[in-house]
Amino acid sequence: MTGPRARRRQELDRRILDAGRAQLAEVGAAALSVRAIARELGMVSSAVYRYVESRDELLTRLVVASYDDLADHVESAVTAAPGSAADRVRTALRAFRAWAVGHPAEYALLYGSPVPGYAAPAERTTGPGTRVIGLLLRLCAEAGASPAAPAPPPGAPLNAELEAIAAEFDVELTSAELVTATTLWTWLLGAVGQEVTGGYGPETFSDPSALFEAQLRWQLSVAGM
Amino acid sequence: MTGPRARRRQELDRRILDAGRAQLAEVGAAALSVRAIARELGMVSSAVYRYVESRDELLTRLVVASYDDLADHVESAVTAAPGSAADRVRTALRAFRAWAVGHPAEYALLYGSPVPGYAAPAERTTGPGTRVIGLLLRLCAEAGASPAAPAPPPGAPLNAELEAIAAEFDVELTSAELVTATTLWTWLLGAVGQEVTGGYGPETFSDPSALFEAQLRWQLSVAGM
DNA sequence: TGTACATCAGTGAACGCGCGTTCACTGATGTAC
DNA sequence: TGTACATCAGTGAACGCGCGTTCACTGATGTAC
Repeated sequence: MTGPRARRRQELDRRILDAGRAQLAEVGAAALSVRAIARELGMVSSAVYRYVESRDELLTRLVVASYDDLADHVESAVTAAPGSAADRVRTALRAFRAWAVGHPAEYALLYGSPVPGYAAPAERTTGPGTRVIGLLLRLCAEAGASPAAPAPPPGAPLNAELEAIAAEFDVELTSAELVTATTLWTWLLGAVGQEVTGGYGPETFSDPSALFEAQLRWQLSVAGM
Repeated sequence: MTGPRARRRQELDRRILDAGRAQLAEVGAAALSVRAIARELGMVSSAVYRYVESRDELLTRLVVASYDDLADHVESAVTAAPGSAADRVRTALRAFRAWAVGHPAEYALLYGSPVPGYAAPAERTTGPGTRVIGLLLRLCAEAGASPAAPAPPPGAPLNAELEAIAAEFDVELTSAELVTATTLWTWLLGAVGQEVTGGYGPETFSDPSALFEAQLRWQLSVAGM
């Protein structure tokens, strides 16, 4: 089953993804090119088509692999960390940031501006793409943060939609608590995005992680964690 | 001085920027092309070079114009709104979101992933680029939010850097208050970014502004506004 | 007011480049008897 | 164990495309006397 041929195939699948990641870092997702990857691998461009159907397919594989890599990283950090549920929330958020800082190009692919002309196929990306937010919601539910946000006005569609999210991820959180939790997520994406895309300018903060930590403490404390 | 020739020049400068904005919306900043703009204006591509030095120069003009447009929008909303300083913070944040939702492509140019191969010249973009955050900091200082975030550990470089920001924008805010204010800004960029780039998926929220409002109430209430 | 000249806007051809993708092909590697 | 055949990986040429930018040019529009 896994003869030398199959092994070599896997090996090349891997090397193509790696070269894709390198491309991503160098020129960004919009300029990702099959030919450049072939060049990096020392093959002729048409040879890559033995392994990848099209440029879009390659992008999709990179998206899925990156979501999984990120989620694996966060999950294993949480698993390895002792402490209360609130501590594990902290660990998860820090791990998320650390991965993003270490993989800025992949982070931009996942959470940055969409790649023009490319739409990720939902049936392949939503699964891996919701692993981290799912984990975060579960941890928030465990932490049982009490001083939650003011609830949305009763009867507003938002309430039902937030409850649908709770049901989808199978967590017990009121819609008010979900406002808190999604705010935490939103803040996280903002903080990490700013840092990764260099939004602060090169000289404002000597150690961006210190600002992240200060804001993190603040956000967690108001969320009762 | 402003003969018909000069007027026609201005007119075309404007039409080129408009066509650039349309391009931005259609294909994104990375694929912005002088030739496509020429096509849209019904001229030959080389003619555009009478008005624009290069593609990068065009991008810079779009960046500057967008920052100014956004800042004008937010400033005039704040000016037009009566109420307390806290009310005006609320107004500013809402106006920011409204502009972004109305100009998603320009928002992505300003706050999305950087355009590969292009670096905005700081001497032209930092001025317009800091107008909104400057306004926000001034409003926060006026609001004088008391229950501020826990201050960063004394002696940490972060304190000095936050104080440098306060000095730069000429506002009286302690470093603890600046943690609150920058968190608000970070949250704002996260919320707006998620909404504008479609991060929530198409079906999760029927009215994204309702989620924004709920999170906004929460963030402002914990900041004491 | 009329004419000569300078300035300017827009043209069209050309340069060299990189891209995605297809296709017929050649050797090498595996498989079946 | 040896041979015949099928499968497969990688080649090289070609397709049509769009891009940024330069350059010599032609008319039209303004300006100075």
